[in-house]
Amino acid sequence: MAKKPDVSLSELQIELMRVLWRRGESSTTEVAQELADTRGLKHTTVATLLTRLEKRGVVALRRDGRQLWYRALVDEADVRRSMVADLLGALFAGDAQQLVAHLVQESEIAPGDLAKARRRLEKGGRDAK
Amino acid sequence: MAKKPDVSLSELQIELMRVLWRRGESSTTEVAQELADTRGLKHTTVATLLTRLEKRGVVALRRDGRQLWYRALVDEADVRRSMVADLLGALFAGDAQQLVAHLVQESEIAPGDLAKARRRLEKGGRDAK
DNA sequence: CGTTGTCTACTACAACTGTAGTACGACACC
DNA sequence: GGTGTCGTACTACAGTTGTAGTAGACAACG
Repeated sequence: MAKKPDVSLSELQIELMRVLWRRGESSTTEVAQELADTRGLKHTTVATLLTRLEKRGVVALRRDGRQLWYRALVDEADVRRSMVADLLGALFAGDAQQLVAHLVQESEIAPGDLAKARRRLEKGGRDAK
Repeated sequence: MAKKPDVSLSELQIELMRVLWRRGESSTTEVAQELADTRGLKHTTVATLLTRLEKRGVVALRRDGRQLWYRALVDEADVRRSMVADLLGALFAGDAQQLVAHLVQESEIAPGDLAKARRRLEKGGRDAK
């Protein structure tokens, strides 16, 4: 079982991935178009970024004529897992309860919402969307 | 009210800071000693790292004879705030409840512990250590 | 004093990131 | 068929990070 080891991505890289997650396999042009709109990035910049992600193995490349099509090889949950674990390790001694405490103390979330989240999760289990 | 804007640090930088947080103002040698033990870093490496942190404004420098003494200008809570907020923004649409849900789903924390954390926090308020 | 050791300052260098320009090949349109 | 257009490939370059070597200043020992 070869796993997705380290999928720590920068904010920008995540935004690229988000496009692929949303649209599924997409051509450079399609991704570039979105990033041009949202961030004013040039087509070539996005192409470079995609190439690098492919080199890193987080997206797959398919060639169709002149066009390159990219498909995500990791999903958002993978990235979340990886990056949350990193943060937990670096700043909370790996203890998720401390992170929750932090969220409450910093008013990122109200104590009552914890109960709410718990209820939702205990009941729904999978897929509480 | 000039605030601590962006205090996103790498794992290694955090480890440096952790030494300063624990010991208070420390000389390069003292910090280097700890990092040599825990990570096998050379004295000069640590010196370079400290210099850069000073340049970035996260530590203060005091000169005493030949020695340099460093003191943290941000505390761990600052760094946590900053980095958790970044993660939240990049991967959870800024929604802490989603992060909590993630923690539970990924078994980083048990649902029951949410209730525990909540009780602890609601009662103790500040400083539940 | 001269030799040694200790610290800091400066330089180096590779990897990764953000950003993009240029060159080149294929296509489409007159 | 020539000419512009489009997309990819390659190159570039500055900033950050991890890692450390070297040189120079000063102190300490004998």
